[in-house]
Amino acid sequence: MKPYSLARDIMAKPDKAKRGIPAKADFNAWYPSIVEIADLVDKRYPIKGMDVWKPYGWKTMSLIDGLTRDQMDRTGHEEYNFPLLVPEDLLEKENRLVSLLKKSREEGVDPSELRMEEEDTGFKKEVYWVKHAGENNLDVPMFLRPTSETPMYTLFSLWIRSHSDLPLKTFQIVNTFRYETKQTRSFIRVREIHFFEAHTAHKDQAGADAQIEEDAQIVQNLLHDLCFPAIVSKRPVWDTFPGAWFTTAVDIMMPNGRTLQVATYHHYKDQWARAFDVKYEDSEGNSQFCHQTTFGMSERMLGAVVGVHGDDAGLIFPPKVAPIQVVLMPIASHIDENVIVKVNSMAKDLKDAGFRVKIDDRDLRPGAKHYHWEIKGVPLRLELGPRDLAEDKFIMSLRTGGKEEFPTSSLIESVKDSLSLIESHLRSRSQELMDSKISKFPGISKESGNWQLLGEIKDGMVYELAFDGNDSDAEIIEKSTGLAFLGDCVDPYETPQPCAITGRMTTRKQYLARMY
RNA sequence: GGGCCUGUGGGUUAGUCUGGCCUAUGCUAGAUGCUUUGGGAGCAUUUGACCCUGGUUCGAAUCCAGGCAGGCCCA
Repeated sequence: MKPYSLARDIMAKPDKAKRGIPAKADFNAWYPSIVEIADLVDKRYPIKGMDVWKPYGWKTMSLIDGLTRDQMDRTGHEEYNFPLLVPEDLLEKENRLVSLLKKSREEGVDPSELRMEEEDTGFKKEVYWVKHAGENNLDVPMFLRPTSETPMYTLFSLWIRSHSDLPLKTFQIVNTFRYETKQTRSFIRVREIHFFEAHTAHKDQAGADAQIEEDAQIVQNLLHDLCFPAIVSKRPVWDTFPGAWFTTAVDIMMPNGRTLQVATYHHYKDQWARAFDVKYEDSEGNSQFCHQTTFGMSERMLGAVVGVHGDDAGLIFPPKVAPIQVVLMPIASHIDENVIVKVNSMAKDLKDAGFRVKIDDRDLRPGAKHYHWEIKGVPLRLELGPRDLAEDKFIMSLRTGGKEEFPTSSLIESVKDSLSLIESHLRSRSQELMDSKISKFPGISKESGNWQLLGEIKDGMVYELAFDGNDSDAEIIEKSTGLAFLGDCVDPYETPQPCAITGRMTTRKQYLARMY
């Protein structure tokens, strides 16, 4: 009898206390739980990697998209919406381009400097096909876009005729499809991807160069709004997007020490333009190929927001993308009917001032409401009861910690200040997280013909090193650490350091990480 | 590509090995009523499940086969 009831107490209480949220220290369990408990998605749709967006998750994603649209608007991009289906023959064009580039690259490089294994390029293996319609087989099969270079550039070649059509700056926010065979995770690895892609065409390389700079700035603006730092790297050649001259990627540090690629921008030079015949007539009447760029981001940005900022009590949304920024909780409103009147008028003032606000007048204990909105990551919780009414004040709790009283006369300013305080809390926390997960590479040396690491490679850490080797040197390091190169950091060393393999002095800073 | 594991109310879980004590257990969530409201209140009543299709058997949540769905590991 006794042991039984004891066991039940032990099992029941911690669960109840946290509503079944695993500790964040157990990130691999915490993440999938919290996305469902906080009601961002429903994973029960019976196709792997295709979650249902619930209103709270979709609203957050829409707010992130809104920030992106603001940036697009600021930089003169226009929004398009291309069809989901692409005819097979366009893929052939892309494949020809990719194999051509691969061939020329291999011809220009000493084969001993190349890595042994080369992944299959292109998207052939991971596209969904539409091969029949009704009872009939289609003459030309179609696939669901995995990204939109091919459909868009087909039209670009029709739209662009003269130099006055340039630059052409386009973007769209659409769903794309990739047949992932690996384990899927909400927002991080999915088969139907909520995708942002900007595609631009320019007169010359300088125009495309400038676009890449602009993309880099846009990403920094978004990272600032979302309150986390990132590692920005020029990807190694073997990890460059097919058809790109170079690829720059933005990686976020997740709490388990794996990095999440949330954005990429590619400089295509005129390589795609040649494959898709994207040309214009310059002012001298000569036909020229355009130089193109693309810039992609996805719902992974939301995955990073969830993963980086949340804690044991639930999500923490950065104020700029929180669907609800302030929740107002009337206390003991049955005792004094003026409570709800005052709460309503405060909510109206806040709304008029542009805040996203919700009144929680459910018939629940205040404690239950606090816990509920903590799980949902609402930045500010505001309480007002009969006592406050008498003293003309209210109580505000910050999701990042702390509870304070303010006079009602300073409502707008105190909410505004508290939201920006939360932003700075989140920024410093996420910076600390990233710093704590990066460590110096222990070094590697050749002992009697075998490469030996000079120190332990810990699970869940990212390693920084100076590296100036070639593909096969990189492969040695990747094989012995089990980690992957993120590429040349855009923020190199100020003074040259010896390369981990060749010993040559270099300012090239690189990171080794386990990537999602 | 190769291998392994799992499928029980909305979630979670017992039962499966060893077929019958199952009219399927607990927690949580939901509904209704009373009550209650400054950090997860209480009581009462109550809704709700054995993935699908076959097979074995007097009898299947339990054993077998296939399907579907999900998860994990290795290349």
